[in-house]
Amino acid sequence: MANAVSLPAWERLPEAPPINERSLAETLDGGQAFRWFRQPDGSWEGIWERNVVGLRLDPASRLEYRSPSGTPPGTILHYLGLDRIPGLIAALPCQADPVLEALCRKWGGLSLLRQPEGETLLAFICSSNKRIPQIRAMLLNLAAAFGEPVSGTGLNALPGWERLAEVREEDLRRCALGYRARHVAGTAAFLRGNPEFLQSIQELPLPEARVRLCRLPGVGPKVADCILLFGYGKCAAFPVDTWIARLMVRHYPELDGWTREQLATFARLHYGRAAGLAQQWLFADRSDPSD
DNA sequence: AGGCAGGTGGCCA
DNA sequence: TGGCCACCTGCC
Repeated sequence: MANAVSLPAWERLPEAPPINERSLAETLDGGQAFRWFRQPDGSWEGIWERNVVGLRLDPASRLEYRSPSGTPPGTILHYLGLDRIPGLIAALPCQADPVLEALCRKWGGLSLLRQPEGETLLAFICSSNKRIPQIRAMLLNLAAAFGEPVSGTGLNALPGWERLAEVREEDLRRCALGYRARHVAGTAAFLRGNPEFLQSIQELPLPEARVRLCRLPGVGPKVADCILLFGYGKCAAFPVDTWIARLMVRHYPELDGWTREQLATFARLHYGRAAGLAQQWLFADRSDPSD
């Protein structure tokens, strides 16, 4: 009887542009977010804050949703971020750059999510030296151990930073965080003493925001850029990880030997204010055998 | 069985 | 600045 949970019916997500299955999968589960789960029927179930949402495509590639947490469609649309993609594509120099042009044809459908800042910070502190499945596992552990259940969904929300500040580092380690436990504990303590910190990042220009985020333990340039891009909607942010560095050298051989910071500078100058979308296209292409 | 992974922090030239 | 290494954990 306890498992007889009744889900709302699927409905069209109003005003959502069409998206193909591959772009949807890459958007939800390609390394921007780590809290979307593929269901046996092929649909997706995801959670951010206390929003639990199911997503799937109808035969005409239109998005359908259902939300046991009662999250309204407008909130879901905002989270998905599809509305800003055409403007970002228009800002990229696709005509001038054949590499971008090809990537756009292939990955132009994927989106840049608008995720909650605090959760994005937690996820990317956990991401260092880890593959996507391991990051997912760490967050699942944290939610199970310290997060609150979202009633009627069977899922736990992630603990907020106030809650994390109460948790001992040793107990964070039990969530398989490894040395990242020290970073999470340190960041939680810092945020408890600086409650305006996360809020203050939003209004800062990108370079200042980046430097400021790097004051948090466990946050370096790469993680800071991920938080700015996926959490603060700063689409000019261009995280350079080992994958992106490799891929950039492959696509632009003259960049061979450049440091991460130099690659980030090149990206800012070459791609401009929508550099973050170009980064997602490059990353989405990481496991293409034809590369 | 060791190395490496979507990095960061600390230390040294 | 630029380079090197330790660091938890899990998987090939």
